[in-house]
Amino acid sequence: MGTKQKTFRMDLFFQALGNNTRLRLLNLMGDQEICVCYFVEILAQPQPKISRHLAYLRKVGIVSARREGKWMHYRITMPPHVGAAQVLRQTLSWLQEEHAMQADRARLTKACCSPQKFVALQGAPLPKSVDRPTKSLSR
Amino acid sequence: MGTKQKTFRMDLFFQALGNNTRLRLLNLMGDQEICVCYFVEILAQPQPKISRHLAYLRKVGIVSARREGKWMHYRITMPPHVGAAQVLRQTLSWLQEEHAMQADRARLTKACCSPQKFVALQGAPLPKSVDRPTKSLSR
DNA sequence: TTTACATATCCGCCAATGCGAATATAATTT
DNA sequence: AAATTATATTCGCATTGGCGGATATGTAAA
Repeated sequence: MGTKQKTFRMDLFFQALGNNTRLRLLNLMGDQEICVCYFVEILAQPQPKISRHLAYLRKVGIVSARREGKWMHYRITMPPHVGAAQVLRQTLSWLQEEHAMQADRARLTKACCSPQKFVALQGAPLPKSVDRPTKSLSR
Repeated sequence: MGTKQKTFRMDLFFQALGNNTRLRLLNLMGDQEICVCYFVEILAQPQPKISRHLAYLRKVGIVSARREGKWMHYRITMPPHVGAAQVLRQTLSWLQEEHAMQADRARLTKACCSPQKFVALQGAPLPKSVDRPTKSLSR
Protein backbone atom coordinates (compact mmCIF):
# COMPACT_ATOMS: atom_id res chain seq x y z
CA MET A 1 0.00 0.00 0.00
CA GLY A 2 1.39 3.34 -1.11
CA THR A 3 0.19 6.88 -0.50
CA LYS A 4 -2.03 6.88 -3.59
CA GLN A 5 -5.66 5.84 -3.31
CA LYS A 6 -5.88 3.95 -6.59
CA THR A 7 -5.01 4.95 -10.11
CA PHE A 8 -5.98 8.57 -10.55
CA ARG A 9 -6.58 9.75 -14.10
CA MET A 10 -4.40 12.81 -14.34
CA ASP A 11 -5.38 13.37 -17.95
CA LEU A 12 -9.08 13.57 -17.10
CA PHE A 13 -8.32 15.88 -14.22
CA PHE A 14 -6.51 18.33 -16.50
CA GLN A 15 -9.13 18.01 -19.20
CA ALA A 16 -11.66 19.19 -16.66
CA LEU A 17 -9.56 22.32 -16.14
CA GLY A 18 -9.11 22.81 -19.87
CA ASN A 19 -12.19 24.90 -20.46
CA ASN A 20 -12.68 28.56 -19.71
CA THR A 21 -16.28 28.31 -18.54
CA ARG A 22 -15.32 25.60 -16.07
CA LEU A 23 -12.41 27.69 -14.82
CA ARG A 24 -14.77 30.62 -14.31
CA LEU A 25 -17.13 28.38 -12.35
CA LEU A 26 -14.33 27.15 -10.10
CA ASN A 27 -13.18 30.71 -9.62
CA LEU A 28 -16.65 31.79 -8.50
CA MET A 29 -16.91 28.90 -6.09
CA GLY A 30 -13.59 29.54 -4.42
CA ASP A 31 -14.33 28.97 -0.75
CA GLN A 32 -18.06 29.33 -1.11
CA GLU A 33 -21.01 27.13 -1.75
CA ILE A 34 -23.05 28.72 -4.53
CA CYS A 35 -26.33 27.88 -6.16
CA VAL A 36 -26.71 27.50 -9.91
CA CYS A 37 -28.77 30.61 -10.52
CA TYR A 38 -25.84 32.75 -9.39
CA PHE A 39 -23.54 31.15 -11.94
CA VAL A 40 -26.10 31.74 -14.65
CA GLU A 41 -26.56 35.35 -13.63
CA ILE A 42 -22.91 36.27 -13.10
CA LEU A 43 -21.48 34.51 -16.13
CA ALA A 44 -24.46 35.51 -18.26
CA GLN A 45 -24.53 32.15 -19.97
CA PRO A 46 -27.48 29.91 -20.82
CA GLN A 47 -28.52 27.73 -17.90
CA PRO A 48 -28.15 24.39 -19.73
CA LYS A 49 -24.59 25.31 -20.59
CA ILE A 50 -23.77 26.07 -16.97
CA SER A 51 -25.45 22.89 -15.86
CA ARG A 52 -23.52 20.77 -18.31
CA HIS A 53 -20.19 22.16 -17.19
CA LEU A 54 -21.10 21.66 -13.56
CA ALA A 55 -22.00 18.06 -14.37
CA TYR A 56 -18.61 17.63 -16.00
CA LEU A 57 -16.80 18.95 -12.92
CA ARG A 58 -18.95 16.79 -10.69
CA LYS A 59 -18.21 13.69 -12.76
CA VAL A 60 -14.48 14.25 -12.40
CA GLY A 61 -14.89 14.83 -8.65
CA ILE A 62 -13.67 18.40 -8.49
CA VAL A 63 -16.99 19.76 -7.23
CA SER A 64 -19.85 18.31 -5.26
CA ALA A 65 -23.51 19.28 -5.18
CA ARG A 66 -26.04 19.56 -2.41
CA ARG A 67 -29.75 19.98 -2.91
CA GLU A 68 -31.76 22.35 -0.77
CA GLY A 69 -35.35 22.51 -1.92
CA LYS A 70 -35.38 23.62 -5.52
CA TRP A 71 -31.84 24.88 -5.35
CA MET A 72 -28.62 23.05 -6.00
CA HIS A 73 -25.53 24.25 -4.20
CA TYR A 74 -22.12 23.61 -5.65
CA ARG A 75 -18.79 23.70 -3.94
CA ILE A 76 -15.26 22.68 -4.71
CA THR A 77 -14.18 19.36 -3.27
CA MET A 78 -10.52 18.61 -3.04
CA PRO A 79 -9.74 15.43 -4.96
CA PRO A 80 -8.63 12.48 -2.82
CA HIS A 81 -5.30 12.40 -4.58
CA VAL A 82 -2.60 14.49 -2.94
CA GLY A 83 -0.96 15.64 -6.15
CA ALA A 84 -4.29 16.59 -7.68
CA ALA A 85 -5.28 18.56 -4.61
CA GLN A 86 -2.04 20.51 -4.64
CA VAL A 87 -2.36 21.36 -8.32
CA LEU A 88 -5.97 22.35 -7.84
CA ARG A 89 -5.14 24.67 -4.95
CA GLN A 90 -2.35 26.21 -6.98
CA THR A 91 -4.73 26.65 -9.88
CA LEU A 92 -7.33 28.35 -7.70
CA SER A 93 -4.83 30.87 -6.43
CA TRP A 94 -3.70 31.43 -10.00
CA LEU A 95 -7.29 32.18 -10.92
CA GLN A 96 -7.41 34.81 -8.21
CA GLU A 97 -4.66 36.73 -9.97
CA GLU A 98 -6.35 36.83 -13.34
CA HIS A 99 -8.05 40.09 -14.18
CA ALA A 100 -11.04 38.53 -15.88
CA MET A 101 -11.55 36.23 -12.92
CA GLN A 102 -11.30 39.10 -10.47
CA ALA A 103 -13.99 40.88 -12.45
CA ASP A 104 -16.24 37.82 -12.21
CA ARG A 105 -15.80 37.67 -8.48
CA ALA A 106 -16.42 41.39 -8.15
CA ARG A 107 -19.73 41.00 -9.97
CA LEU A 108 -20.62 38.11 -7.70
CA THR A 109 -19.90 40.14 -4.58
CA LYS A 110 -21.95 42.99 -5.92
CA ALA A 111 -24.87 40.72 -6.76
CA CYS A 112 -24.76 39.22 -3.30
CA CYS A 113 -25.03 42.69 -1.78
CA SER A 114 -28.20 43.46 -3.64
CA PRO A 115 -29.72 40.29 -5.06
CA GLN A 116 -33.12 41.98 -5.22
CA LYS A 117 -31.84 43.86 -8.27
CA PHE A 118 -31.54 40.61 -10.24
CA VAL A 119 -34.74 38.96 -11.35
CA ALA A 120 -33.17 35.51 -11.46
CA LEU A 121 -31.87 35.77 -7.90
CA GLN A 122 -35.15 36.56 -6.13
CA GLY A 123 -35.42 34.33 -3.13
CA ALA A 124 -32.30 32.38 -4.02
CA PRO A 125 -30.07 31.41 -1.12
CA LEU A 126 -26.94 33.52 -0.81
CA PRO A 127 -23.53 31.94 -1.32
CA LYS A 128 -22.17 30.66 1.94
CA SER A 129 -18.52 30.23 2.95
CA VAL A 130 -17.33 26.73 3.49
CA ASP A 131 -14.37 25.96 5.69
CA ARG A 132 -11.70 24.67 3.44
CA PRO A 133 -8.08 25.85 3.33
CA THR A 134 -8.10 26.65 -0.35
CA LYS A 135 -5.37 29.20 -0.03
CA SER A 136 -3.08 27.11 2.10
CA LEU A 137 -0.49 27.13 -0.66
CA SER A 138 -0.61 30.84 -1.44
CA ARG A 139 3.08 31.44 -0.82
CA MET B 1 1.04 47.36 -16.09
CA GLY B 2 0.38 44.35 -13.90
CA THR B 3 2.43 41.25 -13.26
CA LYS B 4 0.85 39.39 -16.20
CA GLN B 5 2.59 39.42 -19.55
CA LYS B 6 -0.55 39.52 -21.68
CA THR B 7 -3.64 37.37 -21.70
CA PHE B 8 -2.54 33.83 -21.08
CA ARG B 9 -4.90 31.12 -22.24
CA MET B 10 -5.27 28.99 -19.13
CA ASP B 11 -7.68 26.65 -20.88
CA LEU B 12 -5.19 25.83 -23.62
CA PHE B 13 -2.48 25.33 -21.05
CA PHE B 14 -4.56 22.75 -19.20
CA GLN B 15 -5.69 21.10 -22.41
CA ALA B 16 -2.04 20.51 -23.20
CA LEU B 17 -1.71 18.65 -19.90
CA GLY B 18 -4.91 16.72 -20.53
CA ASN B 19 -3.40 13.79 -22.37
CA ASN B 20 -1.51 10.86 -20.95
CA THR B 21 1.07 10.59 -23.69
CA ARG B 22 1.94 14.26 -23.26
CA LEU B 23 2.20 13.83 -19.50
CA ARG B 24 4.54 10.90 -20.04
CA LEU B 25 6.67 13.00 -22.37
CA LEU B 26 6.90 15.81 -19.83
CA ASN B 27 7.76 13.30 -17.15
CA LEU B 28 10.61 11.90 -19.22
CA MET B 29 11.96 15.36 -19.93
CA GLY B 30 11.98 16.48 -16.31
CA ASP B 31 15.25 18.34 -15.98
CA GLN B 32 16.78 16.84 -19.06
CA GLU B 33 17.04 17.62 -22.72
CA ILE B 34 16.09 14.50 -24.63
CA CYS B 35 16.02 13.59 -28.29
CA VAL B 36 12.95 12.18 -29.98
CA CYS B 37 14.28 8.68 -30.54
CA TYR B 38 14.44 8.16 -26.79
CA PHE B 39 10.79 9.05 -26.38
CA VAL B 40 9.87 6.65 -29.16
CA GLU B 41 11.94 3.88 -27.63
CA ILE B 42 10.93 4.32 -24.00
CA LEU B 43 7.22 4.91 -24.57
CA ALA B 44 7.13 2.27 -27.33
CA GLN B 45 4.79 4.41 -29.42
CA PRO B 46 4.86 5.13 -33.15
CA GLN B 47 7.22 7.98 -34.00
CA PRO B 48 4.56 10.14 -35.77
CA LYS B 49 2.43 9.96 -32.65
CA ILE B 50 5.29 11.13 -30.44
CA SER B 51 6.13 13.87 -32.89
CA ARG B 52 2.55 15.13 -32.98
CA HIS B 53 2.32 15.37 -29.21
CA LEU B 54 5.67 17.13 -29.03
CA ALA B 55 4.41 19.59 -31.61
CA TYR B 56 1.32 20.19 -29.49
CA LEU B 57 3.42 20.91 -26.40
CA ARG B 58 5.70 23.15 -28.43
CA LYS B 59 2.76 25.10 -29.84
CA VAL B 60 1.47 25.82 -26.32
CA GLY B 61 4.95 26.86 -25.22
CA ILE B 62 5.52 24.19 -22.58
CA VAL B 63 8.49 22.67 -24.35
CA SER B 64 11.10 23.97 -26.75
CA ALA B 65 13.15 22.16 -29.36
CA ARG B 66 16.74 22.44 -30.48
CA ARG B 67 18.18 20.83 -33.56
CA GLU B 68 21.58 19.14 -33.51
CA GLY B 69 22.36 17.50 -36.79
CA LYS B 70 19.65 14.98 -37.51
CA TRP B 71 18.46 14.97 -33.93
CA MET B 72 15.92 17.16 -32.27
CA HIS B 73 16.30 17.77 -28.56
CA TYR B 74 13.30 18.64 -26.45
CA ARG B 75 13.21 20.24 -23.07
CA ILE B 76 10.61 21.75 -20.81
CA THR B 77 10.41 25.52 -20.89
CA MET B 78 8.66 27.28 -18.07
CA PRO B 79 5.81 29.38 -19.43
CA PRO B 80 6.28 33.15 -19.10
CA HIS B 81 3.21 33.38 -16.92
CA VAL B 82 3.91 33.06 -13.20
CA GLY B 83 0.76 31.11 -12.36
CA ALA B 84 1.30 28.71 -15.22
CA ALA B 85 4.90 28.09 -14.19
CA GLN B 86 3.89 27.30 -10.64
CA VAL B 87 1.18 24.88 -11.72
CA LEU B 88 3.56 23.25 -14.18
CA ARG B 89 6.23 22.76 -11.53
CA GLN B 90 3.65 21.32 -9.17
CA THR B 91 2.45 19.01 -11.92
CA LEU B 92 5.97 17.80 -12.64
CA SER B 93 6.56 16.89 -9.03
CA TRP B 94 3.19 15.17 -9.00
CA LEU B 95 4.32 13.11 -11.98
CA GLN B 96 7.36 12.02 -10.04
CA GLU B 97 5.14 10.38 -7.47
CA GLU B 98 3.12 8.33 -9.94
CA HIS B 99 4.13 4.72 -10.21
CA ALA B 100 3.66 4.46 -13.96
CA MET B 101 5.75 7.59 -14.42
CA GLN B 102 8.48 6.27 -12.18
CA ALA B 103 8.56 3.14 -14.29
CA ASP B 104 8.97 5.22 -17.44
CA ARG B 105 11.87 7.12 -15.93
CA ALA B 106 13.44 3.92 -14.71
CA ARG B 107 13.37 2.53 -18.25
CA LEU B 108 14.89 5.75 -19.51
CA THR B 109 17.73 5.58 -17.01
CA LYS B 110 18.35 1.97 -17.91
CA ALA B 111 18.39 2.74 -21.63
CA CYS B 112 20.83 5.57 -21.07
CA CYS B 113 23.19 3.18 -19.28
CA SER B 114 23.33 0.83 -22.21
CA PRO B 115 21.98 2.51 -25.34
CA GLN B 116 23.88 0.03 -27.49
CA LYS B 117 21.25 -2.54 -26.57
CA PHE B 118 18.57 -0.53 -28.39
CA VAL B 119 18.70 -0.48 -32.16
CA ALA B 120 16.92 2.84 -32.39
CA LEU B 121 19.35 4.55 -30.03
CA GLN B 122 22.58 3.74 -31.86
CA GLY B 123 24.63 6.88 -32.07
CA ALA B 124 21.88 9.02 -30.61
CA PRO B 125 22.99 11.74 -28.23
CA LEU B 126 22.36 10.93 -24.58
CA PRO B 127 19.90 13.01 -22.59
CA LYS B 128 21.63 15.93 -20.94
CA SER B 129 20.66 17.73 -17.76
CA VAL B 130 19.59 21.31 -18.10
CA ASP B 131 19.85 23.73 -15.24
CA ARG B 132 16.34 24.57 -14.26
CA PRO B 133 14.91 24.52 -10.75
CA THR B 134 12.00 22.26 -11.56
CA LYS B 135 11.66 21.13 -8.01
CA SER B 136 11.85 24.54 -6.40
CA LEU B 137 8.27 24.19 -5.21
CA SER B 138 8.58 20.71 -3.73
CA ARG B 139 6.84 21.48 -0.47
C1' DT C 1 24.00 12.94 -55.86
C1' DT C 2 22.12 9.04 -54.21
C1' DT C 3 21.09 6.74 -49.91
C1' DA C 4 20.03 6.43 -45.27
C1' DC C 5 18.42 8.19 -41.08
C1' DA C 6 15.72 11.24 -37.84
C1' DT C 7 11.85 13.79 -37.47
C1' DA C 8 7.70 16.28 -39.07
C1' DT C 9 3.47 16.73 -41.45
C1' DC C 10 -0.59 15.24 -44.08
C1' DC C 11 -4.76 12.31 -44.74
C1' DG C 12 -8.87 9.89 -43.60
C1' DC C 13 -11.35 8.02 -39.88
C1' DC C 14 -13.71 7.77 -35.58
C1' DA C 15 -14.56 9.45 -30.82
C1' DA C 16 -15.11 13.26 -27.83
C1' DT C 17 -16.30 18.04 -26.97
C1' DG C 18 -18.96 22.29 -26.85
C1' DC C 19 -22.98 24.51 -28.14
C1' DG C 20 -27.99 26.12 -28.73
C1' DA C 21 -32.50 24.60 -28.65
C1' DA C 22 -35.85 21.80 -26.87
C1' DT C 23 -37.41 18.92 -23.38
C1' DA C 24 -37.33 16.38 -19.01
C1' DT C 25 -37.08 16.05 -13.97
C1' DA C 26 -37.64 17.57 -9.29
C1' DA C 27 -39.33 20.37 -5.76
C1' DT C 28 -42.54 24.17 -4.50
C1' DT C 29 -46.41 26.96 -4.76
C1' DT C 30 -51.14 27.79 -5.89
C1' DA D 1 -53.87 18.53 -9.33
C1' DA D 2 -52.19 22.08 -11.97
C1' DA D 3 -48.81 25.69 -12.53
C1' DT D 4 -44.36 27.57 -11.43
C1' DT D 5 -39.57 27.58 -10.49
C1' DA D 6 -34.87 25.62 -10.50
C1' DT D 7 -31.98 22.53 -12.56
C1' DA D 8 -30.69 18.57 -15.53
C1' DT D 9 -30.63 15.97 -19.69
C1' DT D 10 -31.25 15.02 -24.62
C1' DC D 11 -30.66 16.03 -29.56
C1' DG D 12 -28.50 17.52 -33.66
C1' DC D 13 -24.64 19.84 -35.36
C1' DA D 14 -20.06 21.71 -36.03
C1' DT D 15 -15.38 21.55 -34.24
C1' DT D 16 -11.60 19.44 -32.29
C1' DG D 17 -8.62 15.57 -30.81
C1' DG D 18 -6.19 11.34 -31.26
C1' DC D 19 -4.79 7.75 -34.15
C1' DG D 20 -2.57 4.78 -37.85
C1' DG D 21 -0.65 4.92 -42.20
C1' DA D 22 1.61 7.21 -45.74
C1' DT D 23 4.52 10.72 -47.06
C1' DA D 24 7.40 14.90 -46.77
C1' DT D 25 11.44 17.41 -44.99
C1' DG D 26 15.91 18.01 -43.37
C1' DT D 27 20.53 16.44 -42.39
C1' DA D 28 24.38 13.44 -42.76
C1' DA D 29 26.77 9.60 -44.85
C1' DA D 30 28.24 7.00 -48.82
